Amino acid sequence: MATTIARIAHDVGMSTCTVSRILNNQHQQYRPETRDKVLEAAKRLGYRCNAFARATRVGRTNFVAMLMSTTPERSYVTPAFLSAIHEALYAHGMRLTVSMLPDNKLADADYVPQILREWSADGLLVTYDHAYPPRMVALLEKSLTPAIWTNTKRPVNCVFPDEYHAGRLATQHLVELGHTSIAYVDFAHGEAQLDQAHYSARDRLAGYRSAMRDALLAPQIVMHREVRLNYTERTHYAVCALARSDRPTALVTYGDTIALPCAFAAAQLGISIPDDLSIVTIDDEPCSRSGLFFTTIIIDRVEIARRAVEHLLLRIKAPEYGIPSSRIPPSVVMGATSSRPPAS
Amino acid sequence: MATTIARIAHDVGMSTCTVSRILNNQHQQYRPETRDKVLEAAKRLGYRCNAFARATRVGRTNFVAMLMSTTPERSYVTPAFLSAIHEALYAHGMRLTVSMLPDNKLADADYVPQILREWSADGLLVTYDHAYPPRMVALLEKSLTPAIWTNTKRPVNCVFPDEYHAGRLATQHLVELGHTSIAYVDFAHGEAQLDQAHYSARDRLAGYRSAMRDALLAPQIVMHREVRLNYTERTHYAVCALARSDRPTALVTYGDTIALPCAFAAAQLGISIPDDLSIVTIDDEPCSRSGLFFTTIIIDRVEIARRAVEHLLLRIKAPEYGIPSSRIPPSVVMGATSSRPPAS
DNA sequence: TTGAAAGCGCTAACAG
DNA sequence: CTGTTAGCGCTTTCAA
Repeated sequence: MATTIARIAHDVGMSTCTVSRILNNQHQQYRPETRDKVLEAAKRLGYRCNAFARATRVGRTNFVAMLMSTTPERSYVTPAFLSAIHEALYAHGMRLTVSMLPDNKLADADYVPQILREWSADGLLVTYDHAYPPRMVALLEKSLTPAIWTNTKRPVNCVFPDEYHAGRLATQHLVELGHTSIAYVDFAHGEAQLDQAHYSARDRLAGYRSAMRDALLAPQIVMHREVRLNYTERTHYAVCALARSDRPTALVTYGDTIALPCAFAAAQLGISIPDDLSIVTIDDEPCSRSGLFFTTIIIDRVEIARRAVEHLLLRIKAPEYGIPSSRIPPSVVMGATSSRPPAS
Repeated sequence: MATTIARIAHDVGMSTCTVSRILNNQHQQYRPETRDKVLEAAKRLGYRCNAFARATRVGRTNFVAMLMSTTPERSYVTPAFLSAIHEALYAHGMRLTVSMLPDNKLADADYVPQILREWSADGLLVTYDHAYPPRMVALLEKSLTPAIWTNTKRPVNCVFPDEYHAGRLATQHLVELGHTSIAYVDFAHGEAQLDQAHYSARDRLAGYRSAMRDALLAPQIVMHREVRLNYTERTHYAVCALARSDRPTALVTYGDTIALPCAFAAAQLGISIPDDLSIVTIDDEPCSRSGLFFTTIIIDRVEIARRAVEHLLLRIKAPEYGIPSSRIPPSVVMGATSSRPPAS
């Protein structure tokens, strides 16, 4: 049987409320001896506060639930993001719980996920990126638990990265280096399904387009029509694209999973990076897995996490108010994959 | 104010316990009309059971806490692993909470982490891989909350992959293909610090050694003495190792982060995979990021997760008993990076 | 400086 | 079939 406050009270011959107060750092009002006796007993008996009982009494759980999809593509949660969320919550004395909703069930008209059927968190951190059924938004709103969304574009109660700006930055960087033949490469999304994809697929491309327009350059888009390519295909197509004599001198890639096959293709073709070909990619951190340290436009997930928690705590305090969404700006990290275009 | 059971009871003119019973699926014993009235009112009022109040009453939280390090290297938690843990818990009506312990504080002789200062989970899933202070083990044991460790080798209450067997399997696969010059490559661990590293670094190597011995072949170890190499260095060294005329015809790599630079180096040198060089790697899933689909010895994290949860639930039921550890066997996935050695 | 008493929302004996 | 009553472990008025 776990040690309770009553046990301690009995042990030191005081009332439970005295013990409670002292254990909750209100010992200013007590005699030092009393205080010490209580503290000593608590330690000796290995007392651990029952967080759940306290929560019932106080009316707040001090838990925040992270809502994510069982499909990893729909819920982009990296260890770094998880860690940042945890840290931000911890700093406010709050705890994190994780809830994954099965995508297939979400479509059912009368399915209500566990986390919304009970009351077990003060707030919700929603990490559904895209392709979430409208029903879900409605369900969440009806649940009355304050929520903040991340990594998706919503006008209110949301924190998301400025992907458009990321696309622009990548392109501008290459323009400033003197490149005039810059292609945008995305093998992860089919061109025809762009509107069902995560908004970053559209916005990074749009940012590229706008920067090219500003520089009076012709855009070159390397994408496939229908399909998301698997990795073997990506290298294959990258080889095709780079084997041509009129190949671009620089690439903006949607992300590391595009940049890597491109770099690999370049290596196979004897094209040297960055001398013959520059690559700028957009991702969470500078990718160096292939041995190349890519010039990268950084999407700052840690900042997103911090901001989301900050907003959520505000909402928990005053659930009746919505909070205008935050757009997190990207930043540039110079790597070893971009330089001026080849002389000829 | 959230709807409570009392509110419903008042609404339908019944007692709270009737409502509670019906809501907890014990409605066999009630008149269908009563049942329907209660269910209807619950739905109408948007009733959500207060999980914390229930927990206080029942004496079980139905929460399991995952204990991890803030340093990602010390706590290998992939999204797939997280998801598998969640799923296994969910199947038993349990919820997951995440707790990260700051590594620097763990060394302090009288620091006790939040999760152990309160009582807020029925059990602990410890994902500390290696380099955890002995104090931590003691703390956990003292806390009386049943725990299961993962991905580390402990004699009891632990679930971990058979890394030795993984190293053997990788090597045997290449031996069976006819290779006689097989090197083991690990740029992620310095040879001199092997004993402080995660046990997989030692065991994969030992497995390789033992398989080579069985095949009467001479082992070739490509590792650095002191340091863990960064990715740029990895490619550099891979190039050095592969540029020699007496280079091996096959590599067993510690993981994808070694295999990728090796493949990249091979591409730069014009060495074709798998015709001139075979690579077998050991990792969670077949790596194909570079466009190559690697032959991989799979460490099944999902199975580890399942087993760990299973063991933990047993321990929660009977905390006084320890459970003998489980060793999870690896499996082979044939990819496109291994074939018979070149003819000459 | 301390304690009595009430009550958070829920469940579980026990009684009828 | 349904209700009464007690109580989980904690906090918080209010009174002394």
